[in-house]
Amino acid sequence: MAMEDSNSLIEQRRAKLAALRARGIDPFRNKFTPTETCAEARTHYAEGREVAVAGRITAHRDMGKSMFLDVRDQTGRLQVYAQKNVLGDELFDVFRHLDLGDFIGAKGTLFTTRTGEISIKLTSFVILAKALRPPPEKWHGLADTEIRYRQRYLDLMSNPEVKEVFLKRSRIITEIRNFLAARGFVEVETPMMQAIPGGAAAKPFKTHHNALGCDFYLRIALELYLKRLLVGGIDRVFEIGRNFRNEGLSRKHNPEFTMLEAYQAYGDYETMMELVQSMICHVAQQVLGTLRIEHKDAAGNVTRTIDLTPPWRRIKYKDIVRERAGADWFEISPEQRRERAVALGAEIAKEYEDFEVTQAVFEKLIEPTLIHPTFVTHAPKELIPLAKLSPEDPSTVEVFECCINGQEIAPAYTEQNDPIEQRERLEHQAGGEQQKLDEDFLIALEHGMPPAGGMGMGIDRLCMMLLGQESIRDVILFPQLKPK
RNA sequence: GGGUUGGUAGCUCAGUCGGUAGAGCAGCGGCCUUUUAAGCCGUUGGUCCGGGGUUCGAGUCCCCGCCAACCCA
Repeated sequence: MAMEDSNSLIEQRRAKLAALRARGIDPFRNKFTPTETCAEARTHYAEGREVAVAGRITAHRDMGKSMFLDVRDQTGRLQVYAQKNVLGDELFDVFRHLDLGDFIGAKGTLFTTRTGEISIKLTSFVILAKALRPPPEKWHGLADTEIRYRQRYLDLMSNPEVKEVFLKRSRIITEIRNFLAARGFVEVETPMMQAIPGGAAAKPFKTHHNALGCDFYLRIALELYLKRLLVGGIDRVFEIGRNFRNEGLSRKHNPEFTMLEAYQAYGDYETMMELVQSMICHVAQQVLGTLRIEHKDAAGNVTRTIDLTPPWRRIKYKDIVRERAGADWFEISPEQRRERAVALGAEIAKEYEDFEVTQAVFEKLIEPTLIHPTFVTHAPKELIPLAKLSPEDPSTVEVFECCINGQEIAPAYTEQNDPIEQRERLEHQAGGEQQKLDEDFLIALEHGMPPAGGMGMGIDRLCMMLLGQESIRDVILFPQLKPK
């Protein structure tokens, strides 16, 4: 923001800053070491115990010759009580002119007020950082969605429930790592800049490398590099990282989003089913302490309850389609399927192939209804070119889509490891535009990749499900917005 | 890309039929040494998102644009 962006409040604070300096006070101290956090001071309460805490001033109640301040750090709030006869006239005057948003370090002794609140009786304080701009309003918090997203720090400082979401997101990812590490998975990092973006059907972002004199694409999936590592002998491997897809933005889509992919040699899609179920239950139990997830509306009424208690429902793709679209769905003619899909309310584009008509029915009419965890297995082979055919029904592949909260959360396959088969499937990949083949990936397969199960999981959507957020922007700290 | 809603003080929001721009919080000044959305008294603060148009007169009506949220594609 430009320097000339100013108003009377900012000017007043700048004047206060100058006044502090004129009194020989440094309003931006290099260091102050608290003895503990606000929460710790509260937990380890003992009347008269000396403590030093640091944090941001979030409220003040001026009583004349004494004054209450709320100081907040990451762990919570602690009330500070200052008295004129303790600090002396001059320091008390400085204290009285502190602003909401300023950081201070406060030393004093713990006591409990008449109303029962644990507080610090101040003996001394230092200003650690002067805030030159006013914080958002204290009671309503920050409501303007645009400011909340563009200046997330304001959202975090004034809306505690928003901060809670992001602290929990961090713990979710930590628990995913703990779970996978306990099972012997190795975490790796693979290229985000790729000459040929593969592993999914999505439009990539393009960038240019000056020294190499060539274009690269930002990755759209992790898959093909992780499989190279299976070839290389890392039998249990995973990566948590950002994917980039140059497509529309919505409540469910951000151009960059976080993906977990994990591969296990000598496993298959059923191995991954157990992995996904156990992992999500582990995370929910560790972070939320429950397997029953409640989503609430703005008024606090429960709008949806998701029950993660295992075992999760398993159903074949064809069976769930038959449930919704008619038992004879796969017996009628493609033209009839098309007509019925439209009658059921699915949007069917002219150029759709037959399997895409069925997929549209699945995506529009079935997936949104899958609130409790459901493994939809054995999708038609045309949909997924990187999976192995099912021996019992070779028109389908050994895959599942794990749907929770009406969204795809985690797809998984028995991974294709036949290089000749793989080449053919990629060459005939569904979706129209022929993407360039990643020849190096196919060469890697020709060196031999062990049979393996693989899974991907949209971390943002997982967080939405677990944390009861209806928009992906509310689980991404800095969602993509158009520059102003 | 299409539709709907919104953009007014630092923040949260009112603003009637087109007729001098409002409140609460925050700020500033005063009173108050256990308050906690502290209280009481006084008070400052506006490019009404931007640009055109209609009109004697536009925050308000019309057109174009920008940004955001939601819905649809």
